[in-house]
Amino acid sequence: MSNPFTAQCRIDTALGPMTLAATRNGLAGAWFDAQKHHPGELDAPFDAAQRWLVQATREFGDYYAGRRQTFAVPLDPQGTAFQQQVWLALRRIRCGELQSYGELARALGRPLAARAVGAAVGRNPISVIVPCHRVIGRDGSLTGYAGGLDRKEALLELEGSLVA
Amino acid sequence: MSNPFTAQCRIDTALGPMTLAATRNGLAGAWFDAQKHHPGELDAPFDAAQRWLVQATREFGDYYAGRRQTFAVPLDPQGTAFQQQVWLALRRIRCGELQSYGELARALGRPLAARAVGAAVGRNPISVIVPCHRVIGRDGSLTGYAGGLDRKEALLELEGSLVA
DNA sequence: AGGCACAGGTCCGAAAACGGCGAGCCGGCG
DNA sequence: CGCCGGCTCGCCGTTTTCGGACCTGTGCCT
Repeated sequence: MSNPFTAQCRIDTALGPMTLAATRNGLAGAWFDAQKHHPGELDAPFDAAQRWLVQATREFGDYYAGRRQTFAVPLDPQGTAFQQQVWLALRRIRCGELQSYGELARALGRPLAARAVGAAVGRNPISVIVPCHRVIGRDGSLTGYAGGLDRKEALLELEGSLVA
Repeated sequence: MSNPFTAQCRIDTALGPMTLAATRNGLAGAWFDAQKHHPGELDAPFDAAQRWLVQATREFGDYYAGRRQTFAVPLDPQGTAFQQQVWLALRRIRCGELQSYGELARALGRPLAARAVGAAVGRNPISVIVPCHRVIGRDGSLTGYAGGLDRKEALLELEGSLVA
């Protein structure tokens, strides 16, 4: 099968290597290695989309160095309408803040869809930049992270959201 | 969460400031500051219950001045059935008398429930008026007081129950 | 269409922990 | 001996904790 991405690259970060992918409209994916729902190997030709990768790489470096809290690179994640809603809502959670799956569901006007939100959050293609790591269980537990719970913990630690 | 009290006030006594609370049926609580099981801040509207506070305040003044040994203000403490039994039994201990937790348990028909009685006594919401300070250990030790052991000692001294 | 898998949340009952106790036992002391 | 202090253990209502049952919406698969 062909995929919608027109450019990709690999970078190294403080939490391990990542794969970046972009369409001509913006960054479309950022996955840790061995992450769930990883799209697999991409055979992408070099073209205009390449520039988003360059920009994303630089911003990742700034973020892990503590010099940046919000990302500016344009995003173009691929997913269903509902997933787009969820991912958009995710971007409204500021650095250092936390939100529960249920709160997120209510914010979307679907108060009973907490579990569906959880599924959509788990399918988020752009790790870190779309901050799915800022969503935790009602009782404060971390519950899960496609890239590995230890990374979720590390990210929240970096953002000052964890006491321990 | 809302609380069952409909009026409250604060008064000064010989043993320090206290918070009084009342329902429409009578006085429901009288706590020393920083006392265990204190219900916390109450946001109570002014209404009919207020009159019990006025009466309780006057009677407290008389008690500490040595002009009064029994209280007349109607009481309405909130608690489980067992706790109500215990608190009722407490009111039968006259000023100047002492009773042990075990005796209290036997008086209730639960000869083995001495420890449970102790727990209920400790949760007594109406200090001084419901005389939980008149209950001591079998061996004569004061054992404990939610408002502070020094206050328990002072109250018993005032009532002439202590030799020292 | 229908079935199934989930990065959730709520409710309810069982189980364990927690006390403002009291009786019994044991070793140390005069 | 006899008293005293410290320890252990059984007692019982309440509170807290824990785990399973059940409901829930969406996306993917038959």
